[in-house]
Amino acid sequence: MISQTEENYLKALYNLTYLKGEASVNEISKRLEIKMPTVNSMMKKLSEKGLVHYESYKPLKLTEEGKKEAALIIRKHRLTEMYLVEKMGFAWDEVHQIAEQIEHIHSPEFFTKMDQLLGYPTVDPHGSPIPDHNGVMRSENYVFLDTCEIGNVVTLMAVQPSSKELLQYLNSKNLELGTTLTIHSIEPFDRSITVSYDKRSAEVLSSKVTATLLVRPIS
Amino acid sequence: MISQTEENYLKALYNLTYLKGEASVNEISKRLEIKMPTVNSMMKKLSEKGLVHYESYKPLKLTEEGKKEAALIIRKHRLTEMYLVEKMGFAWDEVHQIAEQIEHIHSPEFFTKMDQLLGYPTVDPHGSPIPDHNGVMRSENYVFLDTCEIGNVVTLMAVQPSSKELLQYLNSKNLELGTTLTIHSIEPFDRSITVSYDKRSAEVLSSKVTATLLVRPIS
DNA sequence: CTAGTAAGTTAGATTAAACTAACAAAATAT
DNA sequence: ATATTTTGTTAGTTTAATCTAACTTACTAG
Repeated sequence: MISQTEENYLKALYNLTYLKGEASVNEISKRLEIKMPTVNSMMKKLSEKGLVHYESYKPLKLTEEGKKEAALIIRKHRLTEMYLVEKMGFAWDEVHQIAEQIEHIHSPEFFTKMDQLLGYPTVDPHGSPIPDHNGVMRSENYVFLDTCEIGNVVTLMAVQPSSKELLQYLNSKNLELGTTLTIHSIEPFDRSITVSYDKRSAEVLSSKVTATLLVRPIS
Repeated sequence: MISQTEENYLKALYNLTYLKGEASVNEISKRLEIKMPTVNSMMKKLSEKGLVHYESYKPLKLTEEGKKEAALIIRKHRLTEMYLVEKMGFAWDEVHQIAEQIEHIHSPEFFTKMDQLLGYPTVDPHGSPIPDHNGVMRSENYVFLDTCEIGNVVTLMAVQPSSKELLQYLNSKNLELGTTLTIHSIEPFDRSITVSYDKRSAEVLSSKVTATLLVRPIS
């Protein structure tokens, strides 16, 4: 049995690791606003339960089982958001807090019914994909940046696979998750692309980089 | 702030005291399947919070504030049951467990929306009244037995006001909450009535008694 | 009316989830 | 390359909610 508290840690870890495959105690601590020692001991506990790979002073990772559990919680969250918007008439920005609570309800039937009434949606009201009932995220709507075309406007959603070096590179360019990019040109020779975002009007990204950036097309 | 656990105790106490105005530690212990010492200390805690009247070795009562809080939880429970049946297509017997969980959601908007979508219902799918947003139970559907007519079939729902003597009397007659009565005759002189229930075919109840018995008419 | 049973209480232990203080390791910056 | 800062860990405390064991009060049946 996974407690509500444990579920929140798994979800935080899932979201933090979605980008780079691993996360730190400190990141979880900040995200959940819980002090580091508490996070530390919870990670050991989740490791005992086989949900997290924990080794002293090393980055945290979810096990396959942990990933599945986390994805199923996120599934419940996103289905709920979708239901609140589509069936109850809430605005997209009112639903998060409610879904944070309903995601912990234990009732397969309840969520199956929601899914059914919604016609088996694959994305939530914010465009995020909804994992299926096995915890598999069908991210059909995310594409690698190197498959986009001139004029496309896209939002950076994830980096996969990632490396420390790549993330440092992205940091140095002020490119972070959620940044919206406009594609201005694509160089046929090496497939490098020129994009603008925030206050930057002409950054060039090599194909080595664009092949790792998962984006959601806006137009 | 009232915790989920405290809410469960309040609700149990509300339901137990609905009949006779007070309840015992033992009754709550049995209903919640929690040992008596735990119940005892929780009652002291709720007393500190001004929600329960607690005195050693005396029966427990809810304060006015405690009653209101409890009624608001029951409101959330019953609205949820109604919503699950009416809007999501669940059967009346599948909704209790889900509502037990959703009743603890903190979101006035969520329940207001449900209420609105349901058209401001006053009873749940099992016929129990839904308290209003101030925690007031409009028990329009419960009537005192002395206002019923010959031929009516009714279910005993509550006793108000009650006394130890009255409850002992009811016990001696095997009359308990949930018992279904058929009214056979009413004596015009003293307004005593003759009823049948279970295996008893002609019990006479005085007007002093019938004026305290709240029943729900079935026919 | 008293003996026995049922109900209520007190005291102390346990577990989960949080905290602070203090120390250790790793990363960073001069 | 070393000093400083950031991150991670350990140890021990706290609070909420549960338990068992032991004792006390109240109720009940002869």
